[in-house]
Amino acid sequence: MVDPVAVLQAVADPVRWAVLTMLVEAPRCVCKLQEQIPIAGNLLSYHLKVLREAGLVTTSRRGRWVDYALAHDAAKRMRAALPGAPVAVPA
Amino acid sequence: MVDPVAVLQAVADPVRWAVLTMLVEAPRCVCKLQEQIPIAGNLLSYHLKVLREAGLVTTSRRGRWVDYALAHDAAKRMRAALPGAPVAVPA
DNA sequence: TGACTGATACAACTCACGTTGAACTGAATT
DNA sequence: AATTCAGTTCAACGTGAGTTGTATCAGTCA
Repeated sequence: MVDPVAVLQAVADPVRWAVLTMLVEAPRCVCKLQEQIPIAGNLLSYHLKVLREAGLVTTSRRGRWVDYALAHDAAKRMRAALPGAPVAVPA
Repeated sequence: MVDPVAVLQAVADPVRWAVLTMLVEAPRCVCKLQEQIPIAGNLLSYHLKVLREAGLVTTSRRGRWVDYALAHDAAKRMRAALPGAPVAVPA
């Protein structure tokens, strides 16, 4: 389990917030993300790495392209990271 | 309306996260917060200022003491700041 | 008034984060 | 093999957020 603050720190950046917002709709390859977020490719790659390490996104290679998708529990973990969120209680 | 990322940036700090978590339960004066969060008083004051400017907390003076409380819409605004949250729809 | 307490404001410093540019990997094409 | 495309990694840099110390403000009591 990742520190709640660490999750929030990963989300609390304009670039990463934009990436997550795009991925909420559907998975996309890096090149599609880059069309919407006009920054250098390597910089985008850095932010994607931060999201990966926070466990918020997952990747899969498809030929030349790399697809990014929201982790299955990303939404839940972001909500759970907010102060006052009920402590994680397994069903 | 404040930028969603700005709200998250305010929350994404260990000290401020701890403060908010305490205020979720009940309002407290700065001195009570300080008992639980062992940092210099002026530093705590700085973080409280950040939370104030993000509109997440409100203050009221009571004699020598200043009480901090969660803003009435703080929880809602934090949830709404997460990527993928439904866009604000006024009632 | 003066001393004391709770809290805030200001200025200086430090270090981590975001940015940049170049080098590198892995896959497809010719 | 050589080239091109998609994406990552590395090293270096600069700025800004968090920290520290000092000064100041506001309120209470003697």
